[in-house]
Amino acid sequence: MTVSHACPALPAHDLDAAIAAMRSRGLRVSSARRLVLQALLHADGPLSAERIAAGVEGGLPSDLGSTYRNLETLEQIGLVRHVHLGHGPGLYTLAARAASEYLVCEACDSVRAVPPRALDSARAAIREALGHEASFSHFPIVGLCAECAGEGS
Amino acid sequence: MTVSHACPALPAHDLDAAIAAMRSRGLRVSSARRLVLQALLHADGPLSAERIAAGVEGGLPSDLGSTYRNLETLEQIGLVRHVHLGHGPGLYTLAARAASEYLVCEACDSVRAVPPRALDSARAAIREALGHEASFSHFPIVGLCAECAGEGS
DNA sequence: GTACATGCAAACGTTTTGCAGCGAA
DNA sequence: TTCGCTGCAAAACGTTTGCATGTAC
Repeated sequence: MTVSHACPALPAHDLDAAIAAMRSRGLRVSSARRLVLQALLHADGPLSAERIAAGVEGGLPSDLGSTYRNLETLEQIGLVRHVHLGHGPGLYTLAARAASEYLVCEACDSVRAVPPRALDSARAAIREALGHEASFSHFPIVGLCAECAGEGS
Repeated sequence: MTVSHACPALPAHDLDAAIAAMRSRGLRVSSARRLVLQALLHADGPLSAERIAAGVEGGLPSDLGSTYRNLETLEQIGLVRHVHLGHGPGLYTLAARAASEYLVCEACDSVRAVPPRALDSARAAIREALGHEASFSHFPIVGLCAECAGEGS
């Protein structure tokens, strides 16, 4: 398996920055690609390819196959990432999104997005114990959320 | 999503114990189920349903659909668990397996199985920082293995 | 004998791919 | 004008399901 961030990240916080990043890599700026970026910019959480292909309100839908191809392309240049929060479809976000690591509760199915810094102490513990440099950006941390863990004890 | 260990675990270290556990739950002991258990007992790592259905050497193969049904049944009674180490098929192990949490390297694709205790300090760090009680048994911890992390710095 | 489990086959949801034509540069 | 990208369609992949038959109890 290969996980996001193949290239040095090209984070982009708005459409213009993202388009500039694409051009700098020699990629064409098509309307389908603009649609992908706009859907991700407007989203308040990770989106499936199907939702992205359906388009943001008012925008025309685009082909699902092309959407997958574009998401992969944008992931390769570091603009986009995808996560697997469960057994459903992969979910895509802009790589520049601040809260980009996820906690999933196996009791109540809640999903909590946290900024990477929140997990720095866990990363340090794993590094010390096993030498492994952990990133929680592709799979979530599954377990019991604060509420459900509290009830259990 | 629902993660393994739905019932209090019924760990089993050998075929007889597993069969006893099945009977105690009112499940029938068919040859297809024996095959699943034997494949998992002989395996030195997690196996895909396809590999399990193919049978251990010498054993007859069994139906893939039934194998999935049996794996689910055995997972429900706590005898089996499954993990997703990457984008491929789910991989199954006996729940009683000692090293049952996984570290995956995104650089060299290596997989390292560790005993749950090895991640206790990480669990503690996550509990303190976020109140979340983490279990790393369904998804691996992705990142850079000790070797690849060393090279990078 | 009676559930329950099996094998087979079809369908499912997600993702990938081949290809002819379109459109950004 | 060119080559990269698109839409469409088909297929691949892992997994689930329906149903008639077989078998553990």
